[in-house]
Amino acid sequence: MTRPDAPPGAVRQGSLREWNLAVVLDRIAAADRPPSRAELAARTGLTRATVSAVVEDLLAGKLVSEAEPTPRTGAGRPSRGLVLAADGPAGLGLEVNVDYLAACVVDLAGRVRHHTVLRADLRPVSPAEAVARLADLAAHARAGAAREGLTLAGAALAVPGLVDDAGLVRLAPNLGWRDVPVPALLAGHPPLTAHVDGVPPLVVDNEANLAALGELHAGPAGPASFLHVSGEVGIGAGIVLDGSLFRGARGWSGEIGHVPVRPDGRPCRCGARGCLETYAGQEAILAAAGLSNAELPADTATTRLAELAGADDPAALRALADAGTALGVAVAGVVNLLDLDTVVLGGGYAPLAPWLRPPVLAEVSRRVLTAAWSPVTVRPAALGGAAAAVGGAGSVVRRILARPAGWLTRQP
Amino acid sequence: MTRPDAPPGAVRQGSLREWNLAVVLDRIAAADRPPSRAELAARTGLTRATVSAVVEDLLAGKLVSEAEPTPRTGAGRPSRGLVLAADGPAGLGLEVNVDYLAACVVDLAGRVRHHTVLRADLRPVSPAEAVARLADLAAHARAGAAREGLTLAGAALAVPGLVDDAGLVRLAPNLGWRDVPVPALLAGHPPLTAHVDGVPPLVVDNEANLAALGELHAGPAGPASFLHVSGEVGIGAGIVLDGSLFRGARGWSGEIGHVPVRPDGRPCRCGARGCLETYAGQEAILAAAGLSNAELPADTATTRLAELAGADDPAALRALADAGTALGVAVAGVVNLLDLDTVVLGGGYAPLAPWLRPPVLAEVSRRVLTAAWSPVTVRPAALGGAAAAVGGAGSVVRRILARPAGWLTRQP
DNA sequence: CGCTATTTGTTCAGTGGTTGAATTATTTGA
DNA sequence: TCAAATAATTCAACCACTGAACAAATAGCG
Repeated sequence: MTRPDAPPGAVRQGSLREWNLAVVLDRIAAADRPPSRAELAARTGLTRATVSAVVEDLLAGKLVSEAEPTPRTGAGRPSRGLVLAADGPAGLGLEVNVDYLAACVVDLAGRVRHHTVLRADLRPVSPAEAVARLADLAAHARAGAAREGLTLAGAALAVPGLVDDAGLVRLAPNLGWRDVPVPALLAGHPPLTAHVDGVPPLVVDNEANLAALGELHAGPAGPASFLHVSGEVGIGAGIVLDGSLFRGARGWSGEIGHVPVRPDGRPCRCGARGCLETYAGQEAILAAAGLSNAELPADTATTRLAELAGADDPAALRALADAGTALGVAVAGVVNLLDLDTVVLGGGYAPLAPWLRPPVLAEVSRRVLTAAWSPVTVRPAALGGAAAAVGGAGSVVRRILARPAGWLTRQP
Repeated sequence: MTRPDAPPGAVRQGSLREWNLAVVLDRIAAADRPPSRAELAARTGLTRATVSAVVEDLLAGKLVSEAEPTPRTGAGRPSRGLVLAADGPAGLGLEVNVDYLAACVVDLAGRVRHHTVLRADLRPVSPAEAVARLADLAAHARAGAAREGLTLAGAALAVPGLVDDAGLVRLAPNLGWRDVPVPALLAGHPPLTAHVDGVPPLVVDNEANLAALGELHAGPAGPASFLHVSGEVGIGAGIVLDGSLFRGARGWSGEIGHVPVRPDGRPCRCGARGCLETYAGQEAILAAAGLSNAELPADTATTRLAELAGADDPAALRALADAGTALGVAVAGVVNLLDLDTVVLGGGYAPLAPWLRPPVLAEVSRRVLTAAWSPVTVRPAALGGAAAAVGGAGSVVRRILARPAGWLTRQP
């Protein structure tokens, strides 16, 4: 969100146009039906003349296009509706997870135009090999995008672990990665594009963060504040405040898996005791339900668990209730602290939501002070598997929408 | 931070100047010695011509003034340093708490120019009576400000409870207030000023929030992210992210007192079990230390406790260690989630920090995943009692610094 | 079918605010 | 005393927005 070049805060002459490009584009994106220039003028407070000029720039840069003429609506010259371009820039989303690789392409309007998931157990595979396979998948997606007339403007890679600013994966415990320099490993493979607007062509980010972003644009429109809890082998949370992802001082926010829920409870891999992960992590739930997880890939096991619960298996129900309670305790703490109105159960939790939701809700309404005034919504994620890939791709286009001038100036 | 008038996002011609006023003023405020116009130009990226014009506006509006000529530094025409005006607008900070009332005046530069604390047990007093006494204190502060040539630009009132946007105190349990319309009660008393820039003359806010803001500008300069924990009868937290206060979706963030630390533990007033407040609230600590708190005002009791601990009284030490551990568990959860690098112990915790800090630090370093890479600082608050009043007054001037145009246009 | 009312989108002179270069102001050092 | 150096101001040029007039395209009505 900062501008790398130009002294921060400096407002030159051209900043005005830069800003208004973003404002107008944002209104086009947020509208429920293609707005005319006149409507945009009314909504933004700019004059029609200015809007026309701004729109001309956006049309020239292939960020928006004119919609098909709509059926007559009344007297007067008919308006020409404006929509986000379906053949403009697009974002590439990539994901490495424990048991799959994924790639997808999302266009400016947020539509998923290409999506590939490759199931494979990545734990025994070296980081270099995993990245190489990912590059293949990316090349495939790239070709798909080209066939649809889309230009890839950047890529985001989701990894289940801690990532630093430079894209170095500091620690991804469930993949067994430590200090893996992903961008460097990708350097040998066909590059994406040059830097756009100071952002490198590939951004590496935490899987939970990007999944939360995916939820943001799959869910109801408009800025929202919510907590997206992603239950995989570890538990990650993405925090969306007022429509934008909160990353923390160093970009390592969201480690809800190690929030203490029972300070003297079960020992955790991290060295502490009573972390949420030891009560509501996939391994813990499966073990409590009597499913030894070593034999099955994680997602198969989750499906199996949902089946058992659906058949009213007592052990499964018990395991889910306990996990839900632990999760509810942690979530209640978060909501008390951040005053969020929505909690989304994502990742591995999504298919288990029917059983997890009631205990989570119970803890939250018991423990959240403000729940009496305004209730907290707990709902399953709208996006299915590989939400992080979609969210990552979405974050690329979101960046362009937020600062179209940066993209326009890169155009030949 | 939103603009009530004008369609949101619209950028008119004058916004440029408006913005640059803020940029230049911000640089003057942030500089460590009075910067010249030329320096400002270099740092902002604007031309000297523009800076001169902007500075002229700021001088005319009494927001900045020219510093005394400094001793010669080298060849060339000597520069005239610019400083924030010492006789411009100022903020009035007010605080109602369980055992005191406070008022203070903070000038643009952040200096406390007036400060009064009135000790009194406010619990048996009706809200209307409490507000009346507060109005007296405010009038006194107002006169003090006038004597120093300051103009009050607005006021902020800190209350230990939940406050809504309109200034209605929904619930202040320790004062025994419920649905108290403070601005309406103050209406009979001499008003402050008219609305400035769409903000009402008196803003009511949570005590913990404002105390955190006080810490923000008393602490090291520059944007920071930290958690300010304020241990009074209840426990409140102010969350500062990147130099600005995080208020949550409805403005009710920071209820750390009801974060669960022992889900099946002691019953809490709020109806739940195991809330932090029941382990690290003032009543809990004093009871554990063998001080029956009913007899003493809270702050006297805290002083007494510090004395006992200083004399190595075993019960006191034990009580503080336990409270610190509970606090550490809650704080560890927060830090895991938000990735903050600093935790400030404020309010009633500040004098107890020597004993609370070690157990808090121990829990945090045990339980925070990223503590290994970058340690978390735990320190006592820099500001003493009535920090919230100072923070509130500071928030008023901060608002002016952030949007000077709003103030300038209100000038006669 | 032609006329008017109506709404959209464009054109154009006017204006506010920034730019960049030239100019003036004020000091140090040779 | 004069050149060098740095600070601040002045001024024509320019960019982007404004407001009003104008052109374009349609519906409704006689």
